[in-house]
Order: sequence, then structure tokens, then C-alpha cells
Amino acid sequence: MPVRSEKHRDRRFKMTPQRLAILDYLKGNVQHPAADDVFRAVRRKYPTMSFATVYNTLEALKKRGMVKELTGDPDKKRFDPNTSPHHHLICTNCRKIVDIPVQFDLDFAEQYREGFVITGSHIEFSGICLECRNRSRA
Amino acid sequence: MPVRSEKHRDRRFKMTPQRLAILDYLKGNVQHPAADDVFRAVRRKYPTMSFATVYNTLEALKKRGMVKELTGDPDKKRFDPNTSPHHHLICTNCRKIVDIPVQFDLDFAEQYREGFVITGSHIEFSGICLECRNRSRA
DNA sequence: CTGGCTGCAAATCTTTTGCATCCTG
DNA sequence: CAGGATGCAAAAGATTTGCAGCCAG
Repeated sequence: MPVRSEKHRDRRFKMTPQRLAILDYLKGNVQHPAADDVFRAVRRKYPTMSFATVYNTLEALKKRGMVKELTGDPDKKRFDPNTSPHHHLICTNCRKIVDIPVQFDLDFAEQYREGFVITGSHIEFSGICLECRNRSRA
Repeated sequence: MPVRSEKHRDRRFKMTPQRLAILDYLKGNVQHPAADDVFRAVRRKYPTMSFATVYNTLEALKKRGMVKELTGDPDKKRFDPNTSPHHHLICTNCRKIVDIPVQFDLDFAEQYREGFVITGSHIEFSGICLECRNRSRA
């Protein structure tokens, strides 16, 4: 993977007002928003913001490693601006997702790799959040 | 969770020809098929099989713990008839998913649980499968 | 200037739902 | 026979795409 292409990619990442607004919304956001959340939030400032731009921007950010796409919510794609290694804990009731900034040793025997070259790992803990427990008790 | 309700649920699980065909297709299947895969495969024997029945049946099986829904593929819901505890390795290129029948110690400090009661965990390893490596090399 | 970006709408894809009819238990 | 299950079609969501015009670098 030549450094040249990396440079080119970054040079060609135009900082449009829309993209700045999306980046601003994502910065420090720990809600793990879906494209629709981003769209609704950013549209307040930019009423002409379109879905296509949101999807396009999220895809561009994903390619550049600036956000990660989450798979824990089976109903829609959600995004995480926190790109440092961490895991997730998701409420099976309300789909809230929180970060678990803990490292685990996840090495396992070659024999189970089925010819894959392993590039990463991610743990998805499931559970019920405090709010949902309180709600169901009411 | 009263035993009574469990009995009722099972008693009311009617074994229709369609459901038997879906169960037969799923049995021992290690492809982690999506609803569409199930539909296309089972429709060969039952040309009148409808999507609604496939989704309905998969949902019913999921409720009864007979299949598990996977989240590793962000494009669609996939199902796993292997209900024994295991993890997954997914090819980031072709989305092939293989089982990793290894146990890990995934305990972590209370302080990170954010008030959740944890009910489960699942590791998603990512990588590139042999076929995709060979293909890209060609 | 120019190639990438935006907005809008239409198209795709996946999954869900309403409802009349059917059939398992 | 009753209530759950099926099939069909339409609806609902989420995501993608085509394209003409726009603008950041």
C-alpha cells in the first residue's frame, strides 16, 4: 500500500461545509449514530443537507479510517467516530451502545483459522441497560 | 420465566411442511444464510413458499432459541443454526462467515459496565479468506 | 478551471405487515 | 374446529445510484 496513494486520497478530501458539519457532529459523539441520526442532526444547521451527502461522507470517512462502521445493530448501520481499539456493549432492548475500553487477549490456534488471514477482532457484549431495567420494572 | 409458558410455546409450534423444509435446510448448515438464501433454497422444493413464511419462521425459531441471528454482516440479517457457544470469523471481502469453536475469558471490570446487566458476548474476528486472497492475486 | 461534491429523486434491497384462506394439533 | 400458519401483495425502511449543477483546492 504505497504512501503516495494515501496522500492523494487525503488531498482529495474536500472540506465542504456539509462535511465539516458532519465531522463536527461526530466529534466526541458516543451515541454510535446511524446515518439517519446524522442526517437529522446536521440538517438543523444545513436544511438542504441530503441523505446522499450523509451516506457519501460516511463512506468517505470510513475509507479513510476516520469512522468505523458497527455491526451490532441488525436494523441499520451505525458509526463510531472513536477509532481507537475498543469493544462494545449493546442493550438488547433499546439498542443503546456503549464503549468498553478494555483490551483482551484473543489469540487462538491456527487450526481454527480456515485459511483466513486475520486482520482484527471486536467483541460485542450484550445486556440490558439500567434505563430499560427500570422501565420494565415500572 | 414460568415453565408453563415454555410448554405452551412449543405446543403451539406447528410443524408445517414449510417449516420442516426450512429446518431441514438449516440443519448442519454452516453457511450462515440470510433470509433470502433460505427462501431461494427452500423454494426449489416448495415453489409456493413466500418470504413472509421464511421471515416468520426464522423469527419463531429465533424466539425459541433454535437459531441465532448474526450481526456481523452489515448488509443483511444472517442466521446460525449452531446454537452452541462459539464465535465467528468473517471475510471482509466476500462476507463468508466461519465458526470459531473456541472459548475465551471475557470478564471485565464492573466499572466499565455502565449499569448494564451483561447477558452474553460474541467475538467477531475479521480477515480475508483463502479464496479472496487467491482471487486478488490472480 | 476541474474533478470531486451536493441535492434531489428514483431505484434497490431487505424486512415487515394486512388479510383472506388454509390446515395442524 | 380454533387459532396459529401461509401466500400474496403492498408498505415500510434503509441504502444506493444517476445526473445536472456547484464549488473547494
